[in-house]
Amino acid sequence: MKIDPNSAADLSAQIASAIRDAIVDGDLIVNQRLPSEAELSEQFEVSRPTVREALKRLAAQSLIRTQRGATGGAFVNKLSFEEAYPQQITTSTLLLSMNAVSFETACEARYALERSCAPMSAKRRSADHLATMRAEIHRQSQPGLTDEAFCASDVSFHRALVDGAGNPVLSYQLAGAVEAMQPLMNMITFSARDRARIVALHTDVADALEAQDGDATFDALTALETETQSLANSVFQARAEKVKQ
Amino acid sequence: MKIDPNSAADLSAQIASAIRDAIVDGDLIVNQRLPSEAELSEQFEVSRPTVREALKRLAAQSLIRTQRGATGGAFVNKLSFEEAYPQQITTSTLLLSMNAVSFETACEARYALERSCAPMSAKRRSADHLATMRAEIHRQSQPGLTDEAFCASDVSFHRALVDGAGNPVLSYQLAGAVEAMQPLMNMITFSARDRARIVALHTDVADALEAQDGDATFDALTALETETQSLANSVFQARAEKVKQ
DNA sequence: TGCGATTTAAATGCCAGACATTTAAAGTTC
DNA sequence: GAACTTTAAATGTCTGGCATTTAAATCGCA
Repeated sequence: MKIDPNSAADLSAQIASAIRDAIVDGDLIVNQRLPSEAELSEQFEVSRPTVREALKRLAAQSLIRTQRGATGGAFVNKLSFEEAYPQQITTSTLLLSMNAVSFETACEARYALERSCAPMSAKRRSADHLATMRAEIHRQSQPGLTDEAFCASDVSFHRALVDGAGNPVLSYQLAGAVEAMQPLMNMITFSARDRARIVALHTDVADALEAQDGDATFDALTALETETQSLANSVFQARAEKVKQ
Repeated sequence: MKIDPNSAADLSAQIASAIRDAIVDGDLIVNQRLPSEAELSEQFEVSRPTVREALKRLAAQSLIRTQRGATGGAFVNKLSFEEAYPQQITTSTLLLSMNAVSFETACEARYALERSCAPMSAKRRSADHLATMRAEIHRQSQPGLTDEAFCASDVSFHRALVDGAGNPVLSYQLAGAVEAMQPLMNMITFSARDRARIVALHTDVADALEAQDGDATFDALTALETETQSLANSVFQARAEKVKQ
């Protein structure tokens, strides 16, 4: 592993990149200990702070973990789905907010992805997943609920649907799409009538899953998407009218 | 923004976390300049190297960028889809390899997600997307192609399909699922007959998209999944037999 | 001999201070 | 007024050191 001291890039970025490549290529395997910071600084011919900056970059991506003490050091981290979730969600959320992605686009993506879980979730959902969904539906029908709490419950409902498919890869990929919608949904105020409609559609989804009917689940999700989009449209339109006056 | 010097976590991790929260919450907006490293070290009451380690963590997540020089400093970065892609792919790839996700699970997720693009891609795919897919199909029929090049072309084909849906959120979310499959696909050797079958199925997909027929696209993808799974099964089974002997 | 307490050493975490380099703006000269 | 020079502010890097954590080695004692 060598680096180019004359490159435009920071030394710490180059070192991080070299080690990252080694991990991705399998040259460094899970739980393997990296050389100590002192040894790395000798190998790369840089100072220890520079090595440390590189290691912090890798730690920020959960590629390594560090332990202090006699047998301590930096170890290649076994990246778990649990660890990757929050990162995925943060990134997705920022992508939506910083790139001014429209509600329509985000919503379309979200429901398209969720529909892809429908057949599997209908087949495999456990009683637990179903119970979670019913519980969230019940919470959503409580009158005193704030809009934020309503949206949070909505996210939990949909996460249960996705997890019901029993495919960790799907759950991971969809986490971003589902959770990142929450800030967008929070921009909407839900009237009692709106909530009632959504609760009814959620019930349709849960019923279809309970009956293990993939096609019905698919259709119920489509109906839910249509409702969500038209709800958002009317809210945004009303807001636009108000600005004109 | 305050940190707790007695916490178990590293100071640099705490500082990074505080700044990250400020960005996610919108307290720091895109292109806003953070205080200089010297100022940050005063604010947080730590040394400059510690602040720098924190900033490198954030840079590793593309949340900030730094500029040298007189008007330089650290700026909140506008996270773009282009920047987020490679990270998403690296993470997905490592998740699959480190968690020993089965070919079956990854393949199922990938095709479920791709099918979710089918209706939109059929409606909206540009001539460019279609041309890319045809070109990749042509490459895949070349006799001298290595297995790796065949798989790489496969990835390009599927990416064109996904991008054809014209929804950046979908493209981003699916990038991981599609690209991360490549190392798994690379474990398979494709006979001439296997390749011919895959090329035929790819052609079915392209034809369906050309006809803007969402349902046919959906079905062609399902057929492709079935073929891929059975191909993988026979390869892995043959390999297992060989070990026994 | 065996077990508990102590010491030791290796590693990361953190700091102070300094110098190098880059870059834009301010100043200077013609 | 335009081209050149100077300046200052900021990040990038290095040296050296001390603090803290932790496991292993050592020692003392029964």
